[in-house]
Amino acid sequence: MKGEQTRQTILAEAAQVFSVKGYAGTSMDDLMRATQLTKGGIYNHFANKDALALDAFDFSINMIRERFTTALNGKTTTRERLHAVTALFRSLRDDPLLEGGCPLLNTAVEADDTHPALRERVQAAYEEWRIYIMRTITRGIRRGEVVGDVSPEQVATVMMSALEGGVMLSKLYGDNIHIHTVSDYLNGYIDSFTRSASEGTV
Amino acid sequence: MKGEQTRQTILAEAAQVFSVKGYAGTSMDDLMRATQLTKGGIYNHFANKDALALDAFDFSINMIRERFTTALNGKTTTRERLHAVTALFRSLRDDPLLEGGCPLLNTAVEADDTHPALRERVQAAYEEWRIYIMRTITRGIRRGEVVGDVSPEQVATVMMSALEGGVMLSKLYGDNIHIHTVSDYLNGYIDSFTRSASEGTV
Amino acid sequence: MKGEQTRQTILAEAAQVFSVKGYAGTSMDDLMRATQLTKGGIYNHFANKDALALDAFDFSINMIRERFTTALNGKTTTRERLHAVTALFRSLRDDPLLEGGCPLLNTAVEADDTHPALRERVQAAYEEWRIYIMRTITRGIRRGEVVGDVSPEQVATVMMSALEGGVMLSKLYGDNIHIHTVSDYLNGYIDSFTRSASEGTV
Amino acid sequence: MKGEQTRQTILAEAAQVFSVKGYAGTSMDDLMRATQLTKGGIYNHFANKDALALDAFDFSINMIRERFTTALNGKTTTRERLHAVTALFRSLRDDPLLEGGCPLLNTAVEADDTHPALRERVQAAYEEWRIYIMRTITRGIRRGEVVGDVSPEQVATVMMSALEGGVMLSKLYGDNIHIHTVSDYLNGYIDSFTRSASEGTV
DNA sequence: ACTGTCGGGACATCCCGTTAGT
DNA sequence: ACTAACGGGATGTCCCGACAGT
Repeated sequence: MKGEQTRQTILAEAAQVFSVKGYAGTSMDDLMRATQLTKGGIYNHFANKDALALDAFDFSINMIRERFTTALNGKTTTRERLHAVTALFRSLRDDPLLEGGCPLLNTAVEADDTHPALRERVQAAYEEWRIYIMRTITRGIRRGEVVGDVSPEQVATVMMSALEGGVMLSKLYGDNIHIHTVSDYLNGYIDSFTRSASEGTV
Repeated sequence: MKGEQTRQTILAEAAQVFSVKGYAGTSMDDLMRATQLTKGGIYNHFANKDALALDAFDFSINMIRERFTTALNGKTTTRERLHAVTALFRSLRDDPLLEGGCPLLNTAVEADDTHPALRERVQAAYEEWRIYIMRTITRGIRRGEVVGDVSPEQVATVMMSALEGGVMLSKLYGDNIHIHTVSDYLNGYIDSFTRSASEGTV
Repeated sequence: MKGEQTRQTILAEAAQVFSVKGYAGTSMDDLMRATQLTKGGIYNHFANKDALALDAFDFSINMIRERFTTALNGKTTTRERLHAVTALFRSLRDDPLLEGGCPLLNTAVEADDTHPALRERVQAAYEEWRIYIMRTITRGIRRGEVVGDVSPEQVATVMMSALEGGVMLSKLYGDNIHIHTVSDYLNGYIDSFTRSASEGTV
Repeated sequence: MKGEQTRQTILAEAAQVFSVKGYAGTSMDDLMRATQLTKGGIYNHFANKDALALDAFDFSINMIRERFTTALNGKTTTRERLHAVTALFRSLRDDPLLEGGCPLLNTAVEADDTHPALRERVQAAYEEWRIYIMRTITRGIRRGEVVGDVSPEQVATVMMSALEGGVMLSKLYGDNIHIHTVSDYLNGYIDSFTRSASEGTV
């Protein structure tokens, strides 16, 4: 059982280092330093650097997913749930899980041309968010919480694009105002096509 | 004179390679292959990989700036100019200058934590776009082309965030639909607070 | 434990190579050949060529110091001890520990302008010899074994200068006659101000 | 004629750089910087780095020889001439021609095992000094200026050894006291077997 | 399960010398 | 006579992974 604990420690530390230095920019030496282990200790749990990178990516995504799940607790209306998405990205900068920024964005940018396996995982992770947003809206339409002619695909794409872009700008400038601005704007956008809880259903 | 030509070739090729593989992921060997030169030939023009990276970044930005300047030709109204911005990002994916995607986004993500000099240049480049958008709106307000209560800062941040995010998604999925969706959405957003050319001024 | 053994082998071989080719003239490839190790094997024990150079210098000095300590065994009078010094330098050419000559002289000449850390160590090593000679004479004066007006500083400087110069000439000419001539001359010089053992004390 | 002037400039600068950094430690780039020429400019006058090294060594020796010849002007007695030798080495540190120390010593130490052509030239240069000292003494004996049983070989070896050793110590410690001490001592030694000018001949 | 040790290849950079051009 | 540009090899260092030992 000692092994599984070590494995988790390695993943947690590696996720941090990868998020800051990128996959190509991180050496096994960096990971040795971060984990306080020697190379053998790491290679005992992961076949090679690449396998570790994949698992560390999953570890990062799970961290974010957990926070989101917690935040979603008790949120039932369409508006609340979509607001939870913008709040998630906002919180990811106000109280970061990973020092290096959003692992989705980072990995997407680095791996899209160079690392097919990683790229696949990033796509899957994005798909998960997109589907969540689209389903929420479809469900909102069904429940009459969405007004007007709204395309789930469009909302999902616009929200994810703006949020990731906002995260990037805030990271780059070292100023959270950008993600706040984007988040506020999107909340207004969301409100424009959803009923508030108090309005009730038709 | 021969030298300057070689230098430009190196920059053009290096810009492509860097855009695809990233700075850390690109080796001098990659650059030798791309430029058809040997180490001596490259190092004769650039002190080291880092200096080359900085100049190649500038080269990339200049390419984009040129396309934008051309696209802007004859555009006078606020709406036209802002549409030109969304059209620029759309065209950057429909007809890419760099195989690896937007150099601003790529470099921002890779360099923010690891390469201060590069980070500074990315910030300056983003600032240039942000200021252009903000000035366009301020000028639009002055000229009565902008209706309602619009914050130049907010518009700039929302546009840039959404566009960069859309570029990233389209790159990741290998499908330009995302940047098109974002671009279309933003055009609607722009139209919501600008007068069309036919409406004339108040 | 295996590691320490390897480390000592590297030092012993490196000391030889450095003594022959100098620090700047020795490549890591030379050291690989001499140690029968690969780069990884060497760099596991030394951070870089410089650190290895410093440790190899210490290794060389220790070899000489050991021989001197052995030669000094049982030597009690001032004259005997000073003769042991000249005999040491003589033996260093008749039966060399290092193929490339005296590491003190070699390193002093190469490192004085170019390698502060190494220069410091050479100074410290020379200081050790100088102090030994000066203390021997001071003690000899106290014990009445030294006659006439003798300056410990002067004797030390003259002996060390002449001996190192003699070593250099013998090395250059490939003929030990020079260090022998110097050694013989210095022995006469030493005898001129010290009592022989048989003369007893005053 | 422009060429010859350039050639001399190169030699003068190269002599300085070599004296400080050694032959192995000096790169063509160092020499380009020192001479303010490009590689072609240097290679126009010297076939390769090695040929330049040889000529630069000769240049250095000639500088010293010139100073010695000047100093010798008017010196006729044995004692005066031998004192001129010690004074030469003393002046070489008090008012150095080469920043890096005595080129004879430096080159002897670096080149003895690694550069046969250079070693040969150093030997020849040393031989010149040794022969001068020996001839001076032989002549002194013939002229009755030398008293007692003196071996020209021994005096030459002792003087050269002590002087070179003294130069090295002073260079290493950055303190001219050592060469002064050696020089003073040797002057006393010289006086012990030569008549002063005022004593006249027998 | 983890450390210590090492092989061998890759990397950025430096280096010497050559050639075209002026 | 000298510069600019370049080839190609060497250099010090880093890096991934393997394996013996415990």
